[in-house]
Amino acid sequence: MKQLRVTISDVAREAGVSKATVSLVLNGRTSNVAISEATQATVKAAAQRLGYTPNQAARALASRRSYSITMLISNLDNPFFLEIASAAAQATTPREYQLNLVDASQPDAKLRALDHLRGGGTDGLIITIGQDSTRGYVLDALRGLASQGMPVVLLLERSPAPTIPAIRVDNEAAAFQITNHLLGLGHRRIAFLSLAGTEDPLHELGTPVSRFKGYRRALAEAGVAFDQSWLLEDPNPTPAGGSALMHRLLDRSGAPVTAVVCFNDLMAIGAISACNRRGVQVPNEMAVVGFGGIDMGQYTHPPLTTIQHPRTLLGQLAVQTLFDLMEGTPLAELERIVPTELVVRASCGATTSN
Amino acid sequence: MKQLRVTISDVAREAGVSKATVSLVLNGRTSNVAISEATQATVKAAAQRLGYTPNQAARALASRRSYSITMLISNLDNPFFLEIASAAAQATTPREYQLNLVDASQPDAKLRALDHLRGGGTDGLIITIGQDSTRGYVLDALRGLASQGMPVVLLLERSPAPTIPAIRVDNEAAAFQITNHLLGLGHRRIAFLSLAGTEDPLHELGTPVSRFKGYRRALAEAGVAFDQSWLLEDPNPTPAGGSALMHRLLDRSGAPVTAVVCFNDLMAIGAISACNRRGVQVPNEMAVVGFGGIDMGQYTHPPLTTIQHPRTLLGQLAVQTLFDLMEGTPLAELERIVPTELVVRASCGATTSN
DNA sequence: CTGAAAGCGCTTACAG
DNA sequence: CTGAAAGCGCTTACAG
Repeated sequence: MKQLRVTISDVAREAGVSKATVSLVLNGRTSNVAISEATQATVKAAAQRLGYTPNQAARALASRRSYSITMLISNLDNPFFLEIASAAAQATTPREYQLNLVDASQPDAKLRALDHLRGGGTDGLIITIGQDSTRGYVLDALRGLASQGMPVVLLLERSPAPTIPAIRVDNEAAAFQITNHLLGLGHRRIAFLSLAGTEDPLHELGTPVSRFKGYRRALAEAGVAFDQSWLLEDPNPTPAGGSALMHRLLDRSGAPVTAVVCFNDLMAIGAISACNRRGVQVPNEMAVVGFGGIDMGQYTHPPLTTIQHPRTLLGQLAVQTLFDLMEGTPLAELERIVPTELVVRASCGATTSN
Repeated sequence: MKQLRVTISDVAREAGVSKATVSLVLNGRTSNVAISEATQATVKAAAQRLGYTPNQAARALASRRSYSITMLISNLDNPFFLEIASAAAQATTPREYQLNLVDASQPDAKLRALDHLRGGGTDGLIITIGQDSTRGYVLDALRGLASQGMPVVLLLERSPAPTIPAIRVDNEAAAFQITNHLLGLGHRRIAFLSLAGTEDPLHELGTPVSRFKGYRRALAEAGVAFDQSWLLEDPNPTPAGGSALMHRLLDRSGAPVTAVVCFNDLMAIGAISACNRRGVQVPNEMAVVGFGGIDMGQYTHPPLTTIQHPRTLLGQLAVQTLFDLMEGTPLAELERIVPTELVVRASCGATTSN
């Protein structure tokens, strides 16, 4: 079925030079090694004529680099991570590397990806899988890899080991800011729609906990006593999850909540949708805010107030940091914290238009 | 920086057997070759003790398989493609393969991915890059690959060559169906919000053209004369694109359109958002429908009527077909057309709730 | 300015 | 039931 593949030997023969020369020319190592223009042209022409494509495996085995990096993503269905991945892909293209995205929603896939790195199948790993990366067997595996000098960068979680740099945001401060914004608008009964396990001590370094803490601190500083019934949790950080929680909230009798801080934009979109379906006016009867700043937040009704994450910067920094690690450049800092921004749209009630 | 890697020789020495035996045991080739239980246990224990991970490049070079497949995606920001990719990832995990997603939004990245396949860096390719795959240099490259027996499956476009199977839907029929649905609700002035280049003969086999044709046919069969001003085009199949087109439509004076068929759900979401912002009631003053059936369509206000694509099936079939190709199984058919379904929600006006 | 040779770490017939 | 050996197709010092 397959044709005879054309190898570097074929090109060498065709061009009348050695394999070494072909390799040097085709890899552009001609500045340090100096090969005549004529020879270069001959080699390139021969390669072109034969339709030569280097065998990746052979190249990787000999050079000990795969010329690919991998980004592990917790869930391909979450646009927030993919908007960052898109930026990372843009940042990778100018280098002669390929960025591979791998879905980590299944445990098998996570472990396989780590083995892939250990086996040299990829030269570096950007991990964007949420709090799974900061506990359990994944954490153990990560520490093991890092101690062997494998380049691993963590995105959007805290650094779990002194050899694993992290690019992240200050979730506590951001949650404080957006909750404070709601308090400033006069809200006093503010719920927090979160991911299941927010109060689990096991997750104490995770994103949901940090956001919850910031929310709690804002309430406290405003002199508002937190009511345990204000924390609602769903296992899915999705519109479906947010919608379910909002329905639960609206079903409740008793002193009504007037605003909700959602764990992320997707949950906020679900929450807004639930209000719309039940005829609850957003923001007048219920203010809703999210986290992330995904594009879709501009198109909800009303548009979503959120904590905008610098997605392009996050993607670029992750790639940049990974290459620094791969090249052995000393890291300026273990954790790089990038700034977020409160973007006020109509869903919080601070503005009527937009 | 890197430690000495443990190789198969180390394991062989540790276990007191040959490299061949280690390879056989670790790859589970023990049924055909018969190796004693005792030896197997010894080998496995040794590998475990040493923390052995096979070198991917060496394995690939010797076995001529990379144990990875690649899915090229036109744009990581489009949830429609990623929901399918997610299904493809699920379908790949049970096999001992890794599915790599590659962003093809940049031309360089497309070509690089094709070279990667040619160079054996991946064993097969699922292409989901829209009409780019059915014309121009990409098409030439695809044909070249296919003629060399490289496994390539096209997703959601027509098969561009007799050796490249396609998994797709009947866009013409689906567009006919949804347009007909609007006609049945009494609409007579129905616009089509599309991608730039819909009428370009170069794209004649592409998805936008097929959908446009189905829309035209529905109008014709209902005795409605198409008005050229009803075709509006934007280069971006995004909420921003759909929003821009809806604003353009609403800015127009003259006999108003009462419904729009959008090229995809994202554009429809943008269109609905534009209506909401301008106080135009959806669906009463403007009915809006989309294509695709992305999750987000359930959370717009009002929820989106659309042509649901069987995303799980599409992902599974793409993976299945690719493995068939890789294993040399004869294909039942060059094009596999999977059924779509009209999902009626509130944005078309056929139902008030939901 | 370019070539010959070793070697990367596996898998795969082939023996026995 | 298991081992010795060739070979996959490159890159990389090392010579000259």
